[in-house]
Amino acid sequence: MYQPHQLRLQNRLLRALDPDDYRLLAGAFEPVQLTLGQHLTEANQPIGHAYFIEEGLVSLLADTMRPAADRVEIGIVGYEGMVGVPLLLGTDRSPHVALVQTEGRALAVPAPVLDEALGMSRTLRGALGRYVQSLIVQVGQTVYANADFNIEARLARWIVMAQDRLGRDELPITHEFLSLMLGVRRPGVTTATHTLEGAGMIRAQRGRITVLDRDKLLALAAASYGLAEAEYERLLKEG
Amino acid sequence: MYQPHQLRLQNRLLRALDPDDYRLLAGAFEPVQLTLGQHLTEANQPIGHAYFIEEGLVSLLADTMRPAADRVEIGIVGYEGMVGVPLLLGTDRSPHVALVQTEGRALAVPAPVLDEALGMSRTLRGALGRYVQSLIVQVGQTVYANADFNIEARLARWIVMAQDRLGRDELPITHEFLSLMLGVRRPGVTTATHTLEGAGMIRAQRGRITVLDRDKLLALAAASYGLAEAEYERLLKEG
DNA sequence: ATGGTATTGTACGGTATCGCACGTTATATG
DNA sequence: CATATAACGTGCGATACCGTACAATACCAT
Repeated sequence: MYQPHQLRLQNRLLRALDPDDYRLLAGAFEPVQLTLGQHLTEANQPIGHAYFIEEGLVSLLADTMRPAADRVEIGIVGYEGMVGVPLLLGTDRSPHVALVQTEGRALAVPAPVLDEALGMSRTLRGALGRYVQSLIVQVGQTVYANADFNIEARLARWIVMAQDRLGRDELPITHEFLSLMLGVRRPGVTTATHTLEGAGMIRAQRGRITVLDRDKLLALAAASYGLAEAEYERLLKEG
Repeated sequence: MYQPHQLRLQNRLLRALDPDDYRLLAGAFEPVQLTLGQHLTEANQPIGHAYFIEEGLVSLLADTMRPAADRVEIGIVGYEGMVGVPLLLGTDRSPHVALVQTEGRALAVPAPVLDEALGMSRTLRGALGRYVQSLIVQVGQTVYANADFNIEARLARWIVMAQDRLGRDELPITHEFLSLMLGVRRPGVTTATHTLEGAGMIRAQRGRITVLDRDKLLALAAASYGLAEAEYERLLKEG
């Protein structure tokens, strides 16, 4: 059995749990590696585990029941969150896909264990429910970003969000993937990347983007960034 | 006290509740009128009541902490749903605004009553949680629609969604408002409206759009419509 | 070292949508 | 009935982004 001390974990949700609530889950932790391209959940298939991310980056994609290529990213999850939100909401599946963007680690909790724990603890429901709330805000901000901001601003937003959720400055990501994330052409990402690099915001290498000047990125992303993140921090403290 | 029989209500969530769960809420119902332009909830202000919509249409807007005009619609709610989702998720506020688009009626439930009822009933948590899930999918589809579909398709999507949630063919809505909903210029709505009218899909009058041929609208909206609605129906039956 | 493959760079015509400005028409108000 | 006002219609140059195509480069595997 793997039952690490709560405060040795990276996952911010687990760290913030009431110790009693933590114990309800910790006994069932299954540490798993997250490998690039892995699907943690499939569209409309039973979700067997919730995944509390310890390290790495996971994209939530709308499946859209269409040719593969026009899936769009609706949210991202890192060590601040979890995958498997439908399990918190009384169902075992959703039409979304959870795709590992950057390899890492997670603690998996079997759905029945989570379910029982939720039934026993109001505070656990609150803590994880508030995470759902922050995720809704994040998806809402993505709607806003796609409606009112150009590619460069959205790229800046994505980079900063990924930096937050990955906890480091080096983001392993290709233009191809970014074009999917942002819902734009791949060459559009290339030129936008050049602009950001020319402005000293990032350094771009093959398959990697490194944040050089976060403040400048924030200025470019402007109001497309920040609201969801502020809401997350507020909600985490509310517990 | 106003405590109507469950099956005399319009609201689909309330109708689908387990009768025991219904009773937990029904004693506290406060019938309210929804008037055009009214804010049911304000950004970052305490949410005093949940509103189960009986009639009318409510838009959820991302507040975006910016000049008034660039708020964007992230979701809509009619008699199939409720306003006040954060109350289900362990918090009393959110950075979104709930704006009445079409006048109607709702049953308001004080937050403390809802909270207590949720604490007492796992099935109630499940039923309302599944609505949250359907709302997440709806917002996700809005991301997808804005990313991959032109104004005409998005207009068709919005019209059909509004028709669903209002339960009638006549939609009282101005181009000005639609431009806000779709995140586009107001004249862009005007010309798109003409296209749809020319194709016999709708009839447009001042401040009113009437659905004439829903099937054609569905064909135009294509994959931007349907996923969230299918998910809603699936989840409602799961209870 | 070499060839193959994934990734990135560049180009170019086409178009959806924008921003802005100003008519025009319908409905409400006195 | 007259007038105001809200809503809708139209025009036009600008531009961000698209679709497509292809070239160049970095990395990987044999």
